[in-house]
Amino acid sequence: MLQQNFFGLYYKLYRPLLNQVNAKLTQYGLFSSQWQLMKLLMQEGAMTPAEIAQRQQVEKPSITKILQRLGEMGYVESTPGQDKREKWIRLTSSGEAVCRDVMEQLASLYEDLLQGSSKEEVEIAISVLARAHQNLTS
Amino acid sequence: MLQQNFFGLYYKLYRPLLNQVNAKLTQYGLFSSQWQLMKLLMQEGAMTPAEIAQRQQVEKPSITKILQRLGEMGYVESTPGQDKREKWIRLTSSGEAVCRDVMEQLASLYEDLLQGSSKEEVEIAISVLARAHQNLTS
DNA sequence: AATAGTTAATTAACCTAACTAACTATTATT
DNA sequence: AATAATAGTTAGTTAGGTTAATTAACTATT
Repeated sequence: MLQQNFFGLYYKLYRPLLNQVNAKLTQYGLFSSQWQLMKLLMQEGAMTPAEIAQRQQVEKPSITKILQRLGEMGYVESTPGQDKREKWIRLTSSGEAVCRDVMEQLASLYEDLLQGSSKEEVEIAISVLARAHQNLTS
Repeated sequence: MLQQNFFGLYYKLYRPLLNQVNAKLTQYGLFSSQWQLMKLLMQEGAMTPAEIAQRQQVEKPSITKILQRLGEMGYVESTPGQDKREKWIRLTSSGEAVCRDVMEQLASLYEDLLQGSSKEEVEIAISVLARAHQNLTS
């Protein structure tokens, strides 16, 4: 079964990968869900907690907690929207700096992991992942 | 950056996929780590908690807890090894039945997710994942 | 045979990261 | 104006991780 091989490997990779990523993140006092959120803000700019929750596919209270910690660490800040129920969340400059550092470190990890796969193969793998995501969320 | 695209998509897929898988599993009162463990036993046969821990890349106490719950649900059983420190864990027949059901349901989910990708593309994606896992754990 | 060191499994205490339910404040709808 | 819906928070729970410490059993060396 081709599908099961694919997703079997997908899962098999997950824990060891997470362990490696967490090892890099502890230098900055970050955990991986915090990092995921920072990365989202880095890539897409300021957004509200509700949008973050929807993007990350987790419930709003989970986001509230992560934002509280990131706020205490000085990595994010918020301003009220013109709709006064909303809060707009953005990275602070210190948050952006950390983000860049982490991205650099992870880039070299990722490069190592793709050693031995050609550019073309990786591109095909990307398209398969992208299509799976598309099929899942449409 | 090719690597970041690949791993960016890898992560992006993870939560929505987990949510779908968990939705299937709740019918059987299972959570995904419990399922991962059952699948391992189904595919590889009886083994000790220490080996499970090593295969899943988590610490032994985590496995102890999961096995306790699976035991309460009647999905696994254990017998002492000839080395009396060891416990050999295996699926019960009810555990095996549940495993087969879940596998069937997930197979159809996975098939849907790979719709639109050719056999060759999926094979290449598999090889990229396998190589990443290899690079990570060697 | 005794001792020292190692390994397998468990327990306890703690943490992260998720969840649901219920709440407040604000905005939108009827 | 009343009601419904939405954004965010709070409180409480749970799964599933962690480390540190404990017990029992095995191994090797004296």
